[in-house]
Amino acid sequence: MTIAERLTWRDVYDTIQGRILDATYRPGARLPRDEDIALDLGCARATVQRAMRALADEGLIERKRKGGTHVLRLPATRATFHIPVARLEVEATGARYGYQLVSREEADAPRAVAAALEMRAPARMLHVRALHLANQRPYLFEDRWICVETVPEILDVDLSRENANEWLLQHRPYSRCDLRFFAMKAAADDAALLQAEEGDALFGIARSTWNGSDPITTVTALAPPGYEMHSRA
Amino acid sequence: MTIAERLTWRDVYDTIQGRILDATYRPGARLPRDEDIALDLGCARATVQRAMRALADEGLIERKRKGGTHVLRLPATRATFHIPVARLEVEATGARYGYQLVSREEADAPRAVAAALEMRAPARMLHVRALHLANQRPYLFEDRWICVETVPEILDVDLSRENANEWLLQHRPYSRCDLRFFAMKAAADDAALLQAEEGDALFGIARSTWNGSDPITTVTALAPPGYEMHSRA
DNA sequence: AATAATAATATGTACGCACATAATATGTCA
DNA sequence: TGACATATTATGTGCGTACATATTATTATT
Repeated sequence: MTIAERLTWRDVYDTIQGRILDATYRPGARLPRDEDIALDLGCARATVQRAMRALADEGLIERKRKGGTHVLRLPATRATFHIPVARLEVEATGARYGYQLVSREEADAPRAVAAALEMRAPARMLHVRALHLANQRPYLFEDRWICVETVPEILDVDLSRENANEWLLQHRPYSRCDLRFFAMKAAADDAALLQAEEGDALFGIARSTWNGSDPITTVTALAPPGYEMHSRA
Repeated sequence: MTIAERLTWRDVYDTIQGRILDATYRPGARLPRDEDIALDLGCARATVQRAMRALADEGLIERKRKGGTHVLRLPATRATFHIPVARLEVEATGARYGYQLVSREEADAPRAVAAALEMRAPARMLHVRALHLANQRPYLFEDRWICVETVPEILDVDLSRENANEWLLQHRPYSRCDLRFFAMKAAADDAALLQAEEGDALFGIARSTWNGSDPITTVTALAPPGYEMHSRA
């Protein structure tokens, strides 16, 4: 005699996902009400709700109050990228991490920087350029502007020894982050720092962060040819 | 006299996030048990659990059974990118979308393609190259290999009229997706198709999809100079 | 026939309880 | 002291209920 096992929300998730993948529920189709699925599978509505929310988060289905649940017609590929701290990324490959400050100076924010941080008035900032190295070779070159008004302590940090990115992450958590990936031809000075050729195709990552509406920092990082950004889902 | 309002999990979320942002809970610090937070704020443990899971999903905290909840030391930037269907992306900008088949032929999978799809034996595939246009101008050039064994119907689709990407999404949902972003120097033929200069820095997106362990397709898309990939969180 | 008020309905959320699970801490024994 | 079994504990999950909320469908009104 079989014991009645309880279904976990994961079981329900797999069942529904399976029905979408094998086209029992086709793109655009409406799924039964949570309550009916619960009755059908033999579990509580809350369990179905948990599974459905996960499926919705992953972009497979769309839910609307009263409107019901539908399979998305064009499941937008939704990829989550983990932008690692350079040091950890390097160390994960087994290489020796190195850091080198290239320049550091206080200056007023250029228009482009102010725009990237959505600042009204131009403000006093700290401009830092630095190289991250893997086994002595350039791994990432970052050009960073830090808002002195939001993070005054940064002026007292010895950025020739400490990496601005990690210092900020540990001392100034952010509530919002804008991210941009792009490709760029290497200018002469970028190429020199990255030991690449002028005109090489570089991978660029631009990031701006805020705490509430206070701008923290904006940084553009360039990687030498061959760099790739991965994600698997 | 004030009415006792019920807290929503979102309220709890905001409270805890606030405490992390204002350093009440510092990086690495251990948070109180869910039950104590619930008692403290005046709600059910389930409500705290819901908020905590959201915070954990967003990469702010880490939870371990018995180990408790900790603020992450280095909050890895976690960005979710929506890789849109080219047509929708173009139409969203208000431009007219166009599609043009460049080539289509059956062939055995080259080693690199078989590797990208983690296939053991080389298999028969359909090789399709096509251009996505915005206002008649090249927007994205895709070079795609489709596994005929997994998707035999693709041979009967008129790919000069229908876009392979959208057809596949609508008829072959995938359960797994590998994604790669990179920068590349434009070769002569790529440049010609994209109306760019040879040597220009192109943004590349490579994607492979499977249903279960069955390979569906692998595609490399190249965008002309200026293309950017965005995300905001 | 168009518009506004109203009812109906599927999903979303809060709560309290019981129990499952995975770590960690503790204790036992060699 | 070290290895292994055992207890402890914080998070994770399932259930049933009640109610909230957002939309859609219906009806009443002009």
